[in-house]
Amino acid sequence: MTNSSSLNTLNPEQRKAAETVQGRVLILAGAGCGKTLVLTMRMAHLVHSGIAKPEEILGLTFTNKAAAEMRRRMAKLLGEERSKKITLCTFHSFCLMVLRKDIQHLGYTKHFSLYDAHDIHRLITQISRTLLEHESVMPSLSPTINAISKARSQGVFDENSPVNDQWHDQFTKDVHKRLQDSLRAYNAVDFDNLLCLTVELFMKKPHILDEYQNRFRYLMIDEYQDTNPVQYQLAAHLSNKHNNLCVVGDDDQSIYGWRGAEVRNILEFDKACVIKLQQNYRSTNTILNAANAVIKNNKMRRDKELWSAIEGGESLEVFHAPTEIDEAQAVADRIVKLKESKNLSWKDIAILYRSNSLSRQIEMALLKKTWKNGDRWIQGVPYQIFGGEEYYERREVKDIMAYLRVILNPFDQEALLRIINLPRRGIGEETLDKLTSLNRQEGIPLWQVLQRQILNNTLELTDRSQKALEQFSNLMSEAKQKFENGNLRESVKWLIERVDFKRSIHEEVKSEKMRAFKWENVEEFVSAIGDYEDNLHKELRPQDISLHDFLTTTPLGQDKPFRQEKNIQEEKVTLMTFHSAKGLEFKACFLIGLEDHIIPHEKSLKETGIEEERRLMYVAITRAKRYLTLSMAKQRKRVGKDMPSRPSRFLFEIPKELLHISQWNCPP
DNA sequence: CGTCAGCGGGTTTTT
DNA sequence: CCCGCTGACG
Repeated sequence: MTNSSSLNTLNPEQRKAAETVQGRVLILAGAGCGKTLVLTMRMAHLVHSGIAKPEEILGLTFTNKAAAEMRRRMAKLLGEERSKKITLCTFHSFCLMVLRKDIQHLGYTKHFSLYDAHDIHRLITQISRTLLEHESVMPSLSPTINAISKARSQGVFDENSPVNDQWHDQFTKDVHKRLQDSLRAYNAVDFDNLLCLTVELFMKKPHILDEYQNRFRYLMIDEYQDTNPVQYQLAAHLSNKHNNLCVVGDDDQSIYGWRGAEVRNILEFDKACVIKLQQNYRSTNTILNAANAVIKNNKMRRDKELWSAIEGGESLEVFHAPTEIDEAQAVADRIVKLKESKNLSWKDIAILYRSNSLSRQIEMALLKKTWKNGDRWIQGVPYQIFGGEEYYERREVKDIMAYLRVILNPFDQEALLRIINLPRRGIGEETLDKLTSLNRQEGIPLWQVLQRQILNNTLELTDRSQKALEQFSNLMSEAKQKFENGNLRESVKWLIERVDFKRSIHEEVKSEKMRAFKWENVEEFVSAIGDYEDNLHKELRPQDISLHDFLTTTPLGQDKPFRQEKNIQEEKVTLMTFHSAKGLEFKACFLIGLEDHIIPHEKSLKETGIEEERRLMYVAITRAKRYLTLSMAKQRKRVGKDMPSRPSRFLFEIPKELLHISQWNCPP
């Protein structure tokens, strides 16, 4: 055992948390208190002491990043070999693993498609259109989409669900019902159902649950404050036998209520033992005092107070600019000054904001900023924005994946509709309408309607349309053959050529530059799927399984065939939302746009309430290690119009003596 | 069947 | 202001 892996390096609370391994344990870990350290040490301790074998430990996280970080640290503590045997993954990939093995008990086949939020959105739009066929106007769908996504995270997965009586209106209920029916008919599973179906499987097939219960005698869950009711059920099922469940989290950092997380899960965790970690190793006391002062205004929380051995620290810098443009400029100025005077590098600095739209002005200011490096003048502060579109979500990538989805699972109607006329091959709206009406009325899968139509032209289509359908069908069977016999990389290459994918990009995108970019993405896709294939053990993975693996793991992002690592190692200033900053830390943070209606966000106030907004503010403050600057503007463009803005009410909760209020345009 | 203008709507987002 | 979708036209 090396020095750093010894329990002696932990503080008494941390040590207790790592050593208490039996029964139900709740670890309340404040921001920056060494939560991940404790979790990994606890696992290492389980193994070292011989209490558990690595393969008997299951660690569930919310993000791939967290899982990867734990994995990395586990390898250090236990060595590659043993750490690999611990199951460390996200809830979603865990469920994917379970379903991949046993989904046939639920009426799906192993070739099921995985739908992401985009697919679901499209599907809901379609369903609503059908449902409202005779209405003259379509209502806005966002309330429906929101309500449905929330309900599903509560575990409403069929009509018999216990929580099925909380729908606001009949329409939403109907849409939801059809959504579930469609998914089933398409042999498709989405992110929410991944979890729901696993619970369903465990309830219907106790012997399968038994298998997992016997295998995973020790269960640990990270960021427990973010669990939704379905995840709660999952945890309950899995830990039911041995009852060794350790959950780690911080009620003060629960900021995902709007997508179904229940703070109550952590507040009411029924436990044998509670351990609080309150010593923070990240920030100065000044910063922590500000954070403590803000969060203590929340009623719904467990009492906690962070403290740090890092004494003193500089006051929080506050300034109030006339407009959002001035604010952005002032931030750029201060960033350069701060970097100079404190000898920081760009990557030590982050600019955080409540909503993405606030990044625009900042970007412009950073681009414009000129600064001096030694005796040279340099234009522009290097920066990096997080939260853009994921690679696999880009249209062209999803289009190719849609082809693969249909090849593997022709019932995947969502994907089929996506590609049936892409690139344009003369299967237009009218033809499609006729096909889908049969599909809707008789409930016959679109794929079958298509095949029948080709055989005996029941719909009496024109020759031209009929030809187009035939050609499409031939194309798909040719492709199927190819994929069954050839290797993945070659088959995909062939497919792109054969369907003339270049043309579809040409049709969809106007600018030459954008086209080049999209085509690059396509080429990257080919190489990514090739790499993926090379890394598989072919003997163990027949062709159709590896294609399925690829299509399901890619949206879940765990095996990162192409996702560029979201690392902050580059020499750039980081720009991101408060939400995506959770879990990260920076020497210097700039929180911008601290105005009422932005934080607390007025819409959010109505939906999730002020306490969640306050927690968000708390998360933002606790990202800073040494220097924290708070800013706002007196006037800000809102939906194109200049509007007056007031400082956030949360600012007034920070004791004055911690603040240094400065002139907006004259940095210290 | 395909294109383009005009209209409505705009918090956070990982999996 | 900026985006995406709808629906009217060529």
